[in-house]
Amino acid sequence: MQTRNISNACLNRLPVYLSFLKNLPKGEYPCISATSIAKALDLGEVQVRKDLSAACGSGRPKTGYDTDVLISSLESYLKYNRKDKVIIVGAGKLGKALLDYDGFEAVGLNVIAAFDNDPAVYGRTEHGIAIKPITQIKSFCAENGIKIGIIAVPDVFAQEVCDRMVESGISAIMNFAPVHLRAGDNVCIKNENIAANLALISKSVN
Amino acid sequence: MQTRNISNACLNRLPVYLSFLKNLPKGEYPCISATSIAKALDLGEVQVRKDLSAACGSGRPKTGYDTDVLISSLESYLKYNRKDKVIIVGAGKLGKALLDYDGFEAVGLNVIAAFDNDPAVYGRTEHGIAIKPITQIKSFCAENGIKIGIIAVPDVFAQEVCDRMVESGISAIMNFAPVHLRAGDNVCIKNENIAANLALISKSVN
DNA sequence: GGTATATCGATTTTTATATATCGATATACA
DNA sequence: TGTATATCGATATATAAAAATCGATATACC
Repeated sequence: MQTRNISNACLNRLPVYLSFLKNLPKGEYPCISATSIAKALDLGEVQVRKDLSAACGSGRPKTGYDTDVLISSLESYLKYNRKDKVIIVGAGKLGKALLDYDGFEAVGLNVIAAFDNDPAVYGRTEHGIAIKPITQIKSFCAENGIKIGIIAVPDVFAQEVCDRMVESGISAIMNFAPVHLRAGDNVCIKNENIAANLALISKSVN
Repeated sequence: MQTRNISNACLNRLPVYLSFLKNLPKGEYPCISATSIAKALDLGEVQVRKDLSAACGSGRPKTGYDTDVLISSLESYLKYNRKDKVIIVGAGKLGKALLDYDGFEAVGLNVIAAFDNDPAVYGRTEHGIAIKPITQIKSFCAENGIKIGIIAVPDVFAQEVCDRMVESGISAIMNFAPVHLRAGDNVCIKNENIAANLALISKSVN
């Protein structure tokens, strides 16, 4: 992780700004002010300005930001234009769902293979993506320059898979198993626990 | 949202503690100290203590916490024992994947129905769960006392679905569409954007 | 039973984040 | 062309979270 001097919270808001801007009716807003973005997203206008100025240039008084420029600045800052390749380990329920998920493209990510340790599972193809035996992960990553991986295996295998990924040169991991993974400081790990997150918000209901 | 005086960041760590404790080898650790939890999860020991004391009772010097008691305290605090009913709106790729996902049970949530507006989709059953026409959502929620909903529809329909949910009495919503939803203050909304999250961590790779 | 020590809990300090206020600037409009 | 105003950027304040420090307690061990 680098690029400090931009807060983590801000980093998480940038995609929100971007998708908001992209969802604006085409051509209707050639320019947009930080104030109106803030209003639409229920945020403070100062915060929006600060966030945008951190990632992009600054807007112009009276008119605000040029919408198209702002969109491409954000996309470029978030690196949505790069087409990085991604692999998924674990082709069970969750893994297959992710193989079928079509949201990765829009953020410049391209899932090109999946891996599993079950002979009943690998060798097949899901939604046009080949499922390979886990033993091939290292050579595959080396050949294809893979840096990004998704862990979608049961809890007990997650650390093992993590180790294999790191050994294969992967340095950014999204982990769907509800366990804490250990890896070197140069590896960026993000844990996703959909069920736990849903349970948290559900606490609010009586 | 209530239960202030416990930080949001802490609330997000509690499930991590819980799954860590549950993954401990059975019977091997009748007691566990905040220090050792902290070490295992790469957190500060003070923070662990503070988090645990906020949610559960406090441990005892020299021995720490009774593992089983701690687990059930956390489960009860996080309300994992309640069996709340959940509905999903949108039975496309993501919706179906969520219908197939088996992680909700462990946190006390039970997906009992899905809704869609496409006649080609509703009327069928996916993984044992009926997909119903969206028009039935209000009566269904009323009959079954549904308070929790998941939005898995395309961007443009998300706000409309959100409104319908709120109108149907739902007050906790997990939203997978990358748009900002507006709802009353009594409605708790959590946005999940898997692709954007993956893109964020991918920024770290060179 | 006494003592050393690992652990806890409370208080303080530091850091990070969000909010509010102020002045400056460039644009729209008269 | 001049002025009013909406918008920006910077600085300062307030809040929230994390880290560090300190003293107290109960347990294990002698």
